Amino acid sequence: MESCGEEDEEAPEPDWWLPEPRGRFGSVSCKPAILGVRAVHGNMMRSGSDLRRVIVHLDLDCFYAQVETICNPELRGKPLGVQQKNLLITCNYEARKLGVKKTTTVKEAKEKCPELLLVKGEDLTKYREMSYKVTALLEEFTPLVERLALDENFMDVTEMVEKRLEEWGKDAFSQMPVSGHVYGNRTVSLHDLAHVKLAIGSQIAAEMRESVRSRLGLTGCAGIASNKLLAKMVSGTFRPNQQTILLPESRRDLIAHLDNIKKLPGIGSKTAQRLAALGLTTICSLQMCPAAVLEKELGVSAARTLQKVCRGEDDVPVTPSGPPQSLSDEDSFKKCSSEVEVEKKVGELIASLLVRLYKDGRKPHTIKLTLRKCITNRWLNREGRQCPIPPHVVQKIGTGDSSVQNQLVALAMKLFHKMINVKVLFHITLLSVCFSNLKDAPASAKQSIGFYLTRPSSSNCNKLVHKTEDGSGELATPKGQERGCESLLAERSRSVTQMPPETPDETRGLEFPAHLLPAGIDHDVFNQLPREIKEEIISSPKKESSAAGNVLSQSLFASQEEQSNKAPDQTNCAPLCSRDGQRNIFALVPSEIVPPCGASPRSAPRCLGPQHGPLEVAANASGSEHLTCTAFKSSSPLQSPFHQAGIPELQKQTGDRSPCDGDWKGGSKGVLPSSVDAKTFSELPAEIQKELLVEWESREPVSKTRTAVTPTKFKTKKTVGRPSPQQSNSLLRYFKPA
DNA sequence: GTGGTGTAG
DNA sequence: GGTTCTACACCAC
Repeated sequence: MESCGEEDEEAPEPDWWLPEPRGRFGSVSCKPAILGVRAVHGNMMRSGSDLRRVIVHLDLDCFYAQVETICNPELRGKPLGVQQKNLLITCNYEARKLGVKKTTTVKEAKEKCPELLLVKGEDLTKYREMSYKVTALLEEFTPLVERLALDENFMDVTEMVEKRLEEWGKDAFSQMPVSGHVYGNRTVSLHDLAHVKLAIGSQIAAEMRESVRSRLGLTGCAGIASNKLLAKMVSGTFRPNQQTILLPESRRDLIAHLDNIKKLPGIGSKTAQRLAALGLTTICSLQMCPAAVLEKELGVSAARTLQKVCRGEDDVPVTPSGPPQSLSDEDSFKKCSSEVEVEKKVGELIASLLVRLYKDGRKPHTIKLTLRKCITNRWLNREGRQCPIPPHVVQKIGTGDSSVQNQLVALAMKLFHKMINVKVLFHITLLSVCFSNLKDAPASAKQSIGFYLTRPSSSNCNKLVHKTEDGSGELATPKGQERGCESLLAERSRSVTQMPPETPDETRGLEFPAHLLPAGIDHDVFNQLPREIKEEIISSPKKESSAAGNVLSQSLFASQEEQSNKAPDQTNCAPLCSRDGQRNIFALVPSEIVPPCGASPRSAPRCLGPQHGPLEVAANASGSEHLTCTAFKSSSPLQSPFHQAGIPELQKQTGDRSPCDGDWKGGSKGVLPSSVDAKTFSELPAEIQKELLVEWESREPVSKTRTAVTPTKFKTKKTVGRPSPQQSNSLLRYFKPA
């Protein structure tokens, strides 16, 4: 270990170790709540420490391996590795105990541990979905959740801490000892407000971890500190499934213990090389390096960032991540040398991305194709070309229009020809397609009936993914070999296994022979639907289509009167991922209905439509949780939001009661989004009206970071040049000066 | 807006 | 150190 400056605790620290000056947290610093606490705990003050934030970094243990084990409990307790192509990208702790290391080749890993079990992990769908469930769960604690990676989240729990401090007063700490470890085994002082806050933060972190464990079956490590940088750096001190707090005075130790500057978040191999060229290879040398030297090498901005990082300083707030700004899919291979082959691979990538776009609901306006050339057995750097997607193509994305796939492939091939002269022998080893510049569908489109008829329900979206994951009837499963846990569940309600497998060519023609269509169906309406829904309609037994997941198909089938007479069907309310008895965040949702990625399922249990009377959905056997979804409790017609919105059709169906109120969190909010024309809406079939209401409700958690619902503090941040909520997770970003 | 590069897990 | 599959930020243009 190296050190610089004084090791003696009593000695004065260099400048950069002085307590943070007041006001460094800008607009969020001087909160009345904090001042109130200060009055109560006046004798606990440390200079500047009242302004500290309490940040939790949660890092899930061997995330991919854990997800695989949840999906296949037989893997539990056995050495397990997840491979992508020939590379072992991660492995569980059982495998690590046997000497397996991640990011080794599969061959090496097998040599080291012949009993190692391997699963394929190229298709990230199930990891991505589980990752968003974790984020949604953490958002139940605080809206200030920032995703750093699939398996990492930051939470700013300062306000929660302050609330507890206020509620419990000065005795709070005596009732709430530190949960987990204290970095450096330091003593937590009752008389230090910063210590007390971190201790309460540790309790919150423990609650979060326990919630993630009990409801999703995932364990992880947490770090609790006064900023994101330190929280991240301290979180892995004790692994697995443990947590650590970093007291302010331990910051120096934490940094000094790094044996390599590459351990500093944000310094990768290239930067490390450049720094080494300056003779900077240790943390100490970096700390002592004159600003001018760093600025000359890295530029002013990067140099200043680096200087802060190497001192453990970070004043960038936790910023809710929102939906991703781009969706990409890529595949690598040994060799691809023909245009036909490229077109096929590009088609697969685009088909897969169309499924994700369809779920996402936004439309991309830019497409980028990236490839990696191989010349004389040497891989070159990636090279990419991008172009805008013409509006008429954008319009069709997500509508199920069969021509869009071809048009996008044609666009991508144009980009390909910009990089590769196909008349000359070529050899590429990677293809990637990225859709970016994602925008919400224009309001005008949303207000058309066509939009309603072509937008899938969230439940259908998820079923779509299930279908693709298990390889049957898939629109696009270029790499999916595994069955996600949700695909296992979807199997219960499966309706497409009989469908013939779809080739890229088949996506161009979505027409089904008329004899396949059930009686009474409107062919025009049917033909506007996405293929998956068509498949579902065709293959679903009519009388079983009682859950909301089939509402769209119901609306195309039977008369509304027929549906309203149906008996409640609770048989669909099965726990998800229940093979190992794990509680699941979606356990209370009927098996037909799975909320979309990013939605907070607990906050929006679904109601099953007018055919259901009052319905209580019990938790699974292990559950202490018992959410209920009491559909159609009485509510005065005058109070009904649907009356307010002027929706007679729906009122008729529901007996003048709102479709879902009472225990359903969203029930009282069942008014139309402002962008939706009430008259147009009222002309829709009742089932579609309800489906849309459920859909909008389920999309609420997403919109909160994208629309005017953004918390005031983020608006403030935006005005002072903070990254927008949609900006991302890169470590570099949060090192940027505020 | 485009293309390349660097970083992260 | 590169291997894989993403996602993002930054910078120069």
